[in-house]
Amino acid sequence: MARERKFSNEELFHLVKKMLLEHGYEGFHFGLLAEQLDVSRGALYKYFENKDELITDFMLYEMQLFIADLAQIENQGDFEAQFDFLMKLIFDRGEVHQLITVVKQMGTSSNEKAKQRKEQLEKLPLEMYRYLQNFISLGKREGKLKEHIPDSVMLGLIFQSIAVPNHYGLPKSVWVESIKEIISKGMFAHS
Amino acid sequence: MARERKFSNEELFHLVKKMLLEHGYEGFHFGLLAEQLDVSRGALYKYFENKDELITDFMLYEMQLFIADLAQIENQGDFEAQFDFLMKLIFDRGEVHQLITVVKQMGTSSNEKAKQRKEQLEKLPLEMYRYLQNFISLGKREGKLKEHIPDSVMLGLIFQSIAVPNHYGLPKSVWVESIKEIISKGMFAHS
DNA sequence: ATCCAAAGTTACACTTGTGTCACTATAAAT
DNA sequence: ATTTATAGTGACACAAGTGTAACTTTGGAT
Repeated sequence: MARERKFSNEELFHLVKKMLLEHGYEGFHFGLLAEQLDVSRGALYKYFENKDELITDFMLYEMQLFIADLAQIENQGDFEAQFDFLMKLIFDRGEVHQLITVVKQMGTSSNEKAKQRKEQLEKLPLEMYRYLQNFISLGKREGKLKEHIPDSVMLGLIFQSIAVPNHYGLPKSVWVESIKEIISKGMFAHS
Repeated sequence: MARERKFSNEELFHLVKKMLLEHGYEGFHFGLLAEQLDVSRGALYKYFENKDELITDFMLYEMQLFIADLAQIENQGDFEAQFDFLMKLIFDRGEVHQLITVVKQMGTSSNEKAKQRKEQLEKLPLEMYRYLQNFISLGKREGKLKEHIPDSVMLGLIFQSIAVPNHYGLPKSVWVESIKEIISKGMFAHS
């Protein structure tokens, strides 16, 4: 009943992610995206009213994927297994954290719809944290995690660790295992 | 022998920092800066050929200040004192790490002078790391730090920790002390 | 007082991105 | 084959940022 589309939403969102990570919010624009999709710029306006709506749509899509993966944490058995799962997840899907910082760069939208979505979006990281509190609670209940350290600091540090630069090109396994060891047992000897 | 300047370099760099942190590399522009300095846009071109030169100049200035502070680490006595000093420094001057990510967003300059400075600039974080290796070496020599964890991972994690978000508005002291404890002794109980 | 060098202003030509709209193209239903 | 809904195009008017250069302002030196 209609013409065939030249690109899928997945393709589009994949490119959006790439560009946002490379150029940041202000460096992202329709012309570049259209070019890479091999489509005219005007076509994009068939699907998104403007840049802010495109980006919020993308972020919601991306976060939902991530949260869906994260949900698997509950099938991992005991606390140690959940810890390993979580660390693997955030190292495999590390862009999410960086993308969250992009949202903060979004200007105050004039558009009413975009404004609502942006508010919705800004709550997502906090929702994710809340989601993870089950994991932390389990750890504390099982006596595996220190009681006196606030949950939010633990989660914050875990998530932040994905952004640790690997300048010297250490093998990924060494790098990830080192970070896991520091987070769990610290970098001080015989503590 | 000349007219009085309407703004100092310090004022200018202070605003540049603020804007880069708020808007990122691509969101920074001369018009905004000129407005806040209460000066015409054209006047800025008296001091900087273009945006890239301004930003690289700023970054060199900023990094030099930071490195000057960092140099004090050698006067702090034993390893524990140096650790405390370093953590305090990066929590007080945390923007530096975020600014480094801005450099990565800088386009490949057409200008030859700017290109040279950018190369110089991209080496600075690595130089800083090298600077800090004395600290790590001391820790390992004194038997205070685990031998088997690579220096770069330890330093990376320490620096990255400043970006841990304090969403829930914990008192700064609680927040910083918690992070210090995790980094030094881990978040696992009775490890 | 007048000169002149550095500071600042303003207008101009250029470039890049935005959002819209009338238009054409195409696949499927009738 | 004709219709029709949706996909895509291209040109337009607009907005915002860039870099330049001729011009004015100002304050100390002569």
